Amino acid sequence: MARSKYQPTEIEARWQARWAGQDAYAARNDDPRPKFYNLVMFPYPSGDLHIGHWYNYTGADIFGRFQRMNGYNVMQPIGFDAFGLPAENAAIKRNIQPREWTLDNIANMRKQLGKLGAAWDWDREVVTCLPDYYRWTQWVFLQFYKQGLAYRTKAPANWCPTCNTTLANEQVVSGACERCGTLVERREIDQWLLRITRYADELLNFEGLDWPEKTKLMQTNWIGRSEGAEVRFKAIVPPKTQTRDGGRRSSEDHAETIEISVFTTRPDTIYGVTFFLLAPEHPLVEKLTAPKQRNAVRAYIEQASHESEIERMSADKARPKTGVPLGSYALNPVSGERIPIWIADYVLMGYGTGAVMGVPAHDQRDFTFARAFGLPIRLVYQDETGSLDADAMSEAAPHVGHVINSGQFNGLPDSQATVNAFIQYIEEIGAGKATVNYRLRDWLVSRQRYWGAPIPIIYCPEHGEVAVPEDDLPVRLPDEAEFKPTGESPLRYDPSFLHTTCPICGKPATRETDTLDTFICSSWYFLRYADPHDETQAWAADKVAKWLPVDMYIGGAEHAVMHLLYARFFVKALRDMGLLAFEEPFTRLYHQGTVLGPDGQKMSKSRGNVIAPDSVVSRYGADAVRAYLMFMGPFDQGGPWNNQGIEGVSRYLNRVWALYSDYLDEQSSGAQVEVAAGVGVKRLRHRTIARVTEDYRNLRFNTALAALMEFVNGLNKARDDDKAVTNDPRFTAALETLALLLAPMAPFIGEEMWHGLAHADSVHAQSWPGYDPALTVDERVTVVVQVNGKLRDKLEAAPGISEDEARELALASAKVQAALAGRPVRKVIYVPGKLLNVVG
RNA sequence: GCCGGUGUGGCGGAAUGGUAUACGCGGCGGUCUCAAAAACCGCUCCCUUCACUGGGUUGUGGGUUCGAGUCCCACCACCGGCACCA
Repeated sequence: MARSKYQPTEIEARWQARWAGQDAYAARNDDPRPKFYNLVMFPYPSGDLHIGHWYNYTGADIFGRFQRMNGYNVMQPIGFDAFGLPAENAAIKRNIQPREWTLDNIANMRKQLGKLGAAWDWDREVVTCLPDYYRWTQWVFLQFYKQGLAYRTKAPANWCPTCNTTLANEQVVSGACERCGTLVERREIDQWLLRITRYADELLNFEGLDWPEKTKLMQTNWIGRSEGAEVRFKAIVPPKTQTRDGGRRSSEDHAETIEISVFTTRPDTIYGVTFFLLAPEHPLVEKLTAPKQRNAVRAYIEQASHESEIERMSADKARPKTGVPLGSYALNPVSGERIPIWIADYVLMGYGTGAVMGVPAHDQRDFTFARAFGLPIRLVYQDETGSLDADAMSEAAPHVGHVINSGQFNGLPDSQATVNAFIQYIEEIGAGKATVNYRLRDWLVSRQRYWGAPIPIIYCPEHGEVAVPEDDLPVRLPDEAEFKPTGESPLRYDPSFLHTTCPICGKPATRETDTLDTFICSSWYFLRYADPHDETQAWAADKVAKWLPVDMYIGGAEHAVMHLLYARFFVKALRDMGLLAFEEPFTRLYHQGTVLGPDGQKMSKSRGNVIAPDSVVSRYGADAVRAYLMFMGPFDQGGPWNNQGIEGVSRYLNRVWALYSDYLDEQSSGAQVEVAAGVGVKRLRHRTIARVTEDYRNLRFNTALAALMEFVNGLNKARDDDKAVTNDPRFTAALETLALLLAPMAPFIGEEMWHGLAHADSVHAQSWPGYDPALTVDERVTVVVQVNGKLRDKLEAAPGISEDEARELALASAKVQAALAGRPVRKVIYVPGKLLNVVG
């Protein structure tokens, strides 16, 4: 009989239609089995599902299907993170409304997501740009507002003076506006922020989370907790007009002083302070600038306003330290010494207090700065040999020896106890206190843009800032907007949006026209999936309690810090409001790697190395594309796409099909009978189940497929060795197992085979196969014999061979004796059943 | 620059501190065929050798260990993030 041909397109279309009709993957709230919330990071609707989405979602779907077969009630939702900048760019470029563009893209991507063969629960779909979703985004914002976790203040934004508009960082190309090339500046404007810093300490705790170590480390470093002291320096305010002696002697005794706090992790070096630095944006700069320095200071501030923070933080030697003296002075609170005040761009307003005490001898950046401007360097630590010399140093000495030049503290060692002694003294003299500082800053959520969720706030001439009453939500985004280069949200030019009445007094008022950062939408979407159609509330407590927290969350490592930190913050804040009863949103987290182009480079249209999923799927089928993606390498590493690689995986599926269809042919002509070769088939089957189970559980899909390939190779070999084995029930069992093990990775061929092997129900509804550990080990083992760690011989033995037996056999070996060359055996190391190392 | 990660045959990669190179791709040889493709079988890290054998090899240089791709230190290269792309 002629072997039937593997036709993925036909098989896949057929099962696709069947599954859809049966609503096979809708998760039911009343299902008694244990729940498993299997989540992927939802896509931005850019218009096309790219191969990276396929990679992410295939791995997640395999895991979800695996868990379903392991007896879980799996919820695997999908949706779209649909607000954001690209829609506005498209609107301007193609003269199409963001809403229309986004909804068209979503319609297309729904189709593409369907082809993947993933077990999506479409009934739970969430689209963040629709009013029935963003209504609740606004509601969540109002809850934060009520708790004082949302507030409005001046905050910096990139500003293009030519386009009269704020710019996203992405729109700033090497300091200039991407559209017109004008140098971008930083401007302070009124914006909304969320007080994530209130949760800084709690966010450092990752207890109970099965997350990659590197992600926890990155978040920890991002939060950047450091202990130290806040120390108050007095600054002498220079006279407003220039006097002949610079305003110093005549007025200093009566001069006005103001206090400026610095944060330092090294209060123990306070006697070594030789200058005082302010960030160029520091609010006291103007007041502390002497008249003769005014022009230089203004010019420097202007220059610094064009620099990015990354540039400013750079400690690159090729980038010289810059700064300008204000012409005024500060007083060291411990020594009373007068030190000059400068502004320097390496001091950031967003970190600490925006002011730094300069200790050049023991801080590298301060050292470089002092050398650049000829400022004095004073050692307050000396090493044991007394070799440090302030004039001869080529770099700072951050940790060394013992304290000098510091009065009563001289002689103390470089230690935490010494730091504490200084803090205690600073507290005693009332100059400051021990404090904890975080690198983490509050989250700026205002966007001066149209395509986002409007911030539900009204400004009343009489009552000021007023929250929109919850019953009035959603504050609807107009369907259309005009994009003018005015620097303000297009909403400001839509009178029907802008003008409203005050909820308190009913008099005319205006709406906030900034919209919310899209990260807000993605900070709670996983809650909405639990209760997606609720028109009366953001979520029902019992439904969220049923499904949350997320059991497995798979998405890119590029979200390791911001999105994942924001979502954790949301859950903790909502918990404190009594709206959630759990601590952390994502119990287990996994980052898939990146799929690169065939040239090993990141895929991009300009490089012409983009692989379009639709075209490879129509050629090889979704099963082959899924399996190849997973076979490419470790799931968390990604790798380059290889056109020959997918050919190889496609050939494998053809071999699976050939094995299966030949078997069906041969079965029809033979009666079931056990033959000797069946024993090996049985062992191979058990070993394969063990390997694949372990691999799927740990998302090691590449080695799972390697095991499945070896399985098929082994079955073909067994059949070549003894044709009759196909009539052995153990061979039938092996083929059924093959269908079950393949089902998560290649759901269509798995289903087709399962049905072909005379089963009426879906392979995806079966229980995951078990195995007998005793049958997964070999009947004979190879014990490797080494001499001084080098391989010299191998012994074939029973698995339980003892050390004495192995040692005797090894020493009898001529190869071992030759390697020993007559030296006595000094030591023998034995790893049972595996290795014997003779040390001589 | 700072934070995090990665580096193994011609290529993608495998390897609880214990036989480095599983599995797949490519290449070479063969079977089948008038021929080719497909499919199937065999070989394939490097040097030495007709062969047996011996030696070498996991980015570079050191170290720990009976034994290191794996652990530690330094360096090099590449990738992700750096707060308004998402």
